[in-house]
Amino acid sequence: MAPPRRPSLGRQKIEIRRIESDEARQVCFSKRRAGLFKKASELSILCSADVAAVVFSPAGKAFSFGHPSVESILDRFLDSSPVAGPGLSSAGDRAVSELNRQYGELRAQLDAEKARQERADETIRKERAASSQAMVWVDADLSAMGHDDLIAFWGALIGVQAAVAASADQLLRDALLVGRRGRQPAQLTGGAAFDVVAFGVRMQPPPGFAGVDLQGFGGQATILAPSF
Amino acid sequence: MAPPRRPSLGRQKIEIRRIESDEARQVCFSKRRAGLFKKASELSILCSADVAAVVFSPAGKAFSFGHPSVESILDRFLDSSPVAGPGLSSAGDRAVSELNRQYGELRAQLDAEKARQERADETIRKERAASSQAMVWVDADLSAMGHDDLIAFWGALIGVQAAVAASADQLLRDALLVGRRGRQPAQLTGGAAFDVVAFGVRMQPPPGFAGVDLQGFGGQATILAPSF
DNA sequence: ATCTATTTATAACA
DNA sequence: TTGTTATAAATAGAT
Repeated sequence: MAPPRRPSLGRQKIEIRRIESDEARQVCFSKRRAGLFKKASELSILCSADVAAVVFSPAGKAFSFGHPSVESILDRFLDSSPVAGPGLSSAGDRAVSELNRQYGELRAQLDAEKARQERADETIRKERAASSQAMVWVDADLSAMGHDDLIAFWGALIGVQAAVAASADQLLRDALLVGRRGRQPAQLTGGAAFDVVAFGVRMQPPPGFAGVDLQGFGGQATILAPSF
Repeated sequence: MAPPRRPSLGRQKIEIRRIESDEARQVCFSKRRAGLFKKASELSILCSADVAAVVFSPAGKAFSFGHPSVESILDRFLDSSPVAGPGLSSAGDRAVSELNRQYGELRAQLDAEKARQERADETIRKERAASSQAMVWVDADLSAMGHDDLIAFWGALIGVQAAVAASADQLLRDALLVGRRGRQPAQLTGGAAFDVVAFGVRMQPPPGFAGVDLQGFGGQATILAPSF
């Protein structure tokens, strides 16, 4: 058995000093520049402050962020600065200002989008966890159980219900309610045309169901089932 | 025993939007301003980049950071974008061009984000459908079944797995793999208090099912578990 | 560009 | 405002 080595060492602590590697420095520059602008943006929004940040890459390329606009902030700052010369008339470019506005707007959208994505991923993660858990139970060797144990197993399945319901957000409860009213849950994906009513009868393992049979597993484990 | 209440809730997630409380906003401004300048400083040192940041508090007070100096950076930036009159723009094009480039980059990101969202939603849709299907089976009244019927039910459960695997596309295999790595399925928020009396067995809502451990149950059942 | 494991930055409190 | 604590975020290193 190979030692389960970590996929990554994760973030390592670094000293704040010039990064010698050209490539590493470039990567770091890109990441941190983005981070800096994001922080600047958050500060301006959270505190209704006017913020501007200007960065020149080692190669001399200029990057900037500004709210409401880089120019307005810089002019304002320079005008109030001792070294300030005769007013630099930067009150001109509306286009740039407008572009900046759109930029901020876009960034806001992107953030919102990412938040949404985050929620979606979280949902998927939870639901998968629930499914995974359910599979453990489904993997039980019922044929070896006595009737009582089977009933107990049923209890575990109720747990599946709870787990899935929790992560699937209300989904299960709805399904159950429908079921108790004697009706089939609303059309749920197909493919699986199972005759639920057939539980009292012999039931073939779903024939043409896409792969993945449980046969692959061996070994045994004991679980504690609910006592009624 | 008094519940060992936490000394603090710790950092909480916040939305990036104007902080209404004057005091809270002021505190946040001070802290984040410091954080921003620190980030700016690190960026300049780590990447040998020239960086300047200017911040005006909502009260109008100016703060700034600059390496090598705020003025040098700002002048350099402004010189490269000498705002021109209507229709004239030559040197300033560079700055505008850069902003445009960033804009396009951002828009591309947004598009990618949306596409990803699309896929995530689709995944959720499928997985939920599979879960619903599974619930139909779980909703069977096992207590009324004889042993043989219960065994038959097992066959149906196999189908559940197949169904989930089929509609969730690779989901199951992934989940099982995760399981084999020895990790517990993520915590499943329980809470759902189901009335399962209808199933013929007076059954308490799954005790501590939320927690992955099955300890809350009495009785035993043997299940086949994946051999790790 | 992506993915983890960590290091940092901070929101809520005191 | 400054310090503490528990979390949310940023990001170094590796892929």
